[in-house]
Amino acid sequence: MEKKEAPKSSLDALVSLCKRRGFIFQSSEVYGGFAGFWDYGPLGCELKRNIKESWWRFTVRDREDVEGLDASIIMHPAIWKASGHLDTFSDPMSMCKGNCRKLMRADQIWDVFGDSAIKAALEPMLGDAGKIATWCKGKGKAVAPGLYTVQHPEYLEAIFETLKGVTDVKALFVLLATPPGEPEALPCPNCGGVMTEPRPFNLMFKTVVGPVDDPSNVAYLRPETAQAIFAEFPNVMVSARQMPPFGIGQVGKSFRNEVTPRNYIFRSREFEQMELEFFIKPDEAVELLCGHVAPLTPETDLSEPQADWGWECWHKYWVEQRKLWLVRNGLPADSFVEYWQKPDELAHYARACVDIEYRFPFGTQELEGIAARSDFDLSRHQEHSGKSMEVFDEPLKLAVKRLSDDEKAAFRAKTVAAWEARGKTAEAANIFLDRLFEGKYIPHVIEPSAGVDRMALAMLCNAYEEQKLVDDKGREDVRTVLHLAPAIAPVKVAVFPLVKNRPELYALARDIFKRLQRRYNCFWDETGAIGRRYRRQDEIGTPFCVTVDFDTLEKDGTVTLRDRDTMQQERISVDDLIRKLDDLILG
RNA sequence: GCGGGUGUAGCUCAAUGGCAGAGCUCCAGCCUUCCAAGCUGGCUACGAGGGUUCGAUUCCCUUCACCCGCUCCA
Repeated sequence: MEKKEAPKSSLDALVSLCKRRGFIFQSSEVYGGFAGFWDYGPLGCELKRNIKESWWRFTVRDREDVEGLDASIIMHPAIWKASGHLDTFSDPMSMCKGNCRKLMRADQIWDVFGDSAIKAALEPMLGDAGKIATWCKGKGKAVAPGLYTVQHPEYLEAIFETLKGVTDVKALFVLLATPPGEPEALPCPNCGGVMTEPRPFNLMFKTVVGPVDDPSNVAYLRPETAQAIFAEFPNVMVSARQMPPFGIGQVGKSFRNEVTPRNYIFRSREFEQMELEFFIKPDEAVELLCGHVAPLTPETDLSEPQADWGWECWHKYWVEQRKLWLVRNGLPADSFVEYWQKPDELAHYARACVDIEYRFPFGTQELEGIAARSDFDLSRHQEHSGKSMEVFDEPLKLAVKRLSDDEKAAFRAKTVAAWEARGKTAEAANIFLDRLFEGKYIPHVIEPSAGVDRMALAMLCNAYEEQKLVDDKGREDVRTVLHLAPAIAPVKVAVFPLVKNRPELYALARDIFKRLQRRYNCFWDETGAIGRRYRRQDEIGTPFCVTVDFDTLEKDGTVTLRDRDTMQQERISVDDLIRKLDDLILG
């Protein structure tokens, strides 16, 4: 049997298979489709469900330090104010229609212009039409490639006289940027191109809560599941009797009004996330409790969480856990890359962020991210809601009590210095320390956040193979196989009667099917030749096919179990089959 | 949002200003003792709207969707 050396799927072949076999359909197809939305068919919804269940078991249920949550999709709009999602995108925005496509707040265009290379170039030339014309035909091509007079220097003649009289750099810029006959427009300060009319721009979907369609009733569909976890942090911690380090996991839909949904289900407007917010003690608390914070080195044993771990160990731990999950679910370690964001790429609140990127056919793209977000989110919610997000840690208070005044002063001095080195104020550090010495702190958070849909896509891409086979008679044939991990495969086992026109054989196969069906998602197929039935299952990734034949009926009751990947068969009793499947599916 | 391309059956693709065709799939039947066998029969399509025309799947316009490139991705 040839092994999978064949080039990875072109996405087209996979898209076609997914539609033909009922994995994924375009939303609202009978009405011409609806960009950015997808429907999962009979097999697709099983696949997605399996991915989510595997994540949930691994992240929540198999652990004692993670709790689950299923929060509402529409929440108090103040949540998005606190998180910063609302401010960033609620202002009118203009986009450059020229080369650079920059998107910026309409009221800030002139501010940006004030610092721009274009302004610096134009200002000294004010009133000198000849110089300006020369610039447009020369250096301007590099500085302002989108400027109308740079692209159409012949127009300079028509405005040559006007140019002489312009004494204001903004007016000059507008004149050079405006095509003849067009109304004067604000040009792009970055490239000189024409900007779109300012439009309200919000990547959150808006809706109205209550029957009255009034701006005061506006609410938003959540653009991420994380904020609900932060908002419910105190409730979950208290009701579940947890203390940091512990996490809250959630799987659910999120919505983003993406500018360009593309690459099949990779970026859609409605999508599903699997997010864990893992709350940890600040490093300072760990140090007070343990006397030190474990350093993260290549030798650090990350298999079991330890009390002396600081955020670095915890962050790395979750990176490793996530990779372990990916590999267990069928994505080989060499199919994805781990990208550690550089310090200048990090959001201001993040201390570290790792993207796990999968090699999709359309490029290497983010599959999930594991961010160390400090106490940013909980602090913001404490600030905006007025409700405490602090944890009271009695052992910490006792540990502080045991310190002498000198030791406390030394700890304070060391901490203040460390905070100042990170660009924070001594005042902030002292406020934090005052609370910490009382045993109180806002937890920090490690956030592994994965997209269900892109996970499904990665697993499908990885699983897809077109195998060239040659049969006994030398005939060539192509076998399409999805090598999905058994735990992820939509159908676990298919049951066939070898022939359907022998009533006893048929009835026995039905019995076996019914028995298996109580445990797994099974498939019954009695039509067509047996080989065709195997191939149908190969194409949807069913790991096992069970055929009931005359030996089952007349000899020992064993069935044949056929393996999807090797196409090999073995005879096995139904009880052994169940044991084997339990083992493969439950891990 | 811009530029280029594409929309015909479940899938992959033809042809055509005048009855829209194939292969595969699917369904029914016959046959069938393990890898897409064979035979017979069957279902199913011109993305949507408007215009030109005696007549439009074909030409034109608009729109929707998809693909490629730019852009965006808090």
